[in-house]
Amino acid sequence: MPKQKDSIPRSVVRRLTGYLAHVQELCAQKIDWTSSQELADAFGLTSSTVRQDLSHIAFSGTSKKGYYNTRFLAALTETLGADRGWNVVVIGAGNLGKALVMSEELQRRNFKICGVFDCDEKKIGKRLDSFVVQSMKELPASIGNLNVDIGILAVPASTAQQVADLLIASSIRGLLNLSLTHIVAPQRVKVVDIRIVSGLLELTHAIKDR
Amino acid sequence: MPKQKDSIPRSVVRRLTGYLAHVQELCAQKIDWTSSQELADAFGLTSSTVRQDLSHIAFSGTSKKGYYNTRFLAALTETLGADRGWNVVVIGAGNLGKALVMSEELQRRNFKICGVFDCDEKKIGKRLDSFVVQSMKELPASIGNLNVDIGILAVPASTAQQVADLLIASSIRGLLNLSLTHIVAPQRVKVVDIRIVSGLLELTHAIKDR
DNA sequence: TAGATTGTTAATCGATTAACAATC
DNA sequence: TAGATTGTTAATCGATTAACAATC
Repeated sequence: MPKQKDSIPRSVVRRLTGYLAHVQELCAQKIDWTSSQELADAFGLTSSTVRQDLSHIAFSGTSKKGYYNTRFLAALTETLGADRGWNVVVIGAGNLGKALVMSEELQRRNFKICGVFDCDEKKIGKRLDSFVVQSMKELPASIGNLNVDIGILAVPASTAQQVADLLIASSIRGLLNLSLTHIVAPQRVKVVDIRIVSGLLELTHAIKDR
Repeated sequence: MPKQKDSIPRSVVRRLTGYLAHVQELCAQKIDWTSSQELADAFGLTSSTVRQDLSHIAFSGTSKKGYYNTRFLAALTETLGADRGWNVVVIGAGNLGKALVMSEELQRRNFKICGVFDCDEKKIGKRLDSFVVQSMKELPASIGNLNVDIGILAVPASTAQQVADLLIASSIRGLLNLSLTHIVAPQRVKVVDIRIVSGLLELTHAIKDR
C-alpha cells in the first residue's frame, strides 16, 4: 500500500515532474503500459530509483506488466497539483516576461496568467499580448481580488527581493524566481529558482578544460 | 592548500554559481570582505557547507577576516570558466529564444550569441534583434565555422532531441535545454536542463494542500 | 594576547542502488 | 507453471553538518 503523506523529498518531486511529462506523451501516443526500467532509461536513472520515487505516490503498478499509463498519469497529476487551475501573475514585462505570458505551454497546463506588472513607468499601460501592463502599485489589490496563487519574478536581480517582499505581503503562496538572486521568504511561501545564467556557468565549468 | 582537481560535485558547482553572483555584487558595492557565515545567511545554508564548497577552489580565506572579495571573485570566475568568452547559438526563434538573444545579462557575462536558428520556414530570413533567423540546414556548417561552444535549445519538447542530435553531430560541447524533455547525449557533451514548467509543478505540489 | 574565523576531519543525515521475496 | 516486474528492505554512497585545532 503506497503512502501519500510524510512529504515527498524535493529530489523526488523534481523527477516526478519529468515522469508526468513523459507519461503524458505516452498516453498521447496511445501506449498503455510503461515499466520502471523503461522510465529509468528515458531519464538516465536506475529502475530502483524510479520504483522508490513511485512509492511516494498513491498508485501501484502491476506485477509483470508495469504501470498502466492512464492511471499512472492521473496519480502523478493529482500528486503534483496539476489537476486544477492556478492563478499566476508575471512581474516584469521584459522579453522574458513576455515569453512567459505568451507561452502556450503554461496555458495548456492550466496556469492562468491573471496580470502583468512592471516598475518601469514607460512600460505601464502598454499592451503585452492580451494584457495591459500594470503598475506595481496596483499589485496588492490585484493579488487579493484575483486570488493569485503564484508570482513569477521575471525582473532584474537588483529588484527581485523587493518585488518578492511585495508579493509575500500580499499573501502569495509560491514564487518562481527567474532572476539570479536568492530570494528570502517566510516558510509559508515556497520559492523555486530557475537560474538560466547558473545553468550556463555549470556548462562552462564542465567544458572549460577540454 | 586547497586543491582544484578531482572534479567538483555538481551540487557544489551549482552553489558556486550563486556565490559568484553574490560576490560580484559585493565587489560592485566596494565591500572588501565576506565571511562563510555571511554567505551562508545570504543563501540559507550553513557556514560549514560554504567552507566545504570553497575547499574545492584554488583560493584560501584569511583567519579572523574571511574572504577577500576581489581575489575570491577571481577564483570563482576562473573555476567556473567565466573568465573567458563563449560562443553560443540559440535554436528556436520563439518568444523564449528572443528573450535569450536580447538578454543583456548574457552579453554582460561574455556569452556571445553567434546565430539564431529555427525549423519553421515562416521564421527563416526574418530579423530577430540584430540577427537573421537561419535554417537548421545551415546549422552544421555554422557551428564549425563559428567555433560554437554551447547550444541553447529553446524549441518545443517534440523536436528538442532531434535538434540536440544535430548539434551533437556538429561537435557542440554543451547544451542548455529549455524544453521539458530529457536530452540524451554522449558523455563528451554536457547537458544542463532549465525546466520552467517543472519548477511551476514543484510549486503547485508544495502549495496544493494549504 | 584574546578572539574570531578559517580549513579539515569525523559524524550524521539523506538519497541512491542492490537485492530479493511477493505477485500476477 | 515459469518468468517478469513490482514493492520494499538493507547496503552503499555521497552530501551536509558539527566540531575543533590551526592561525592571524
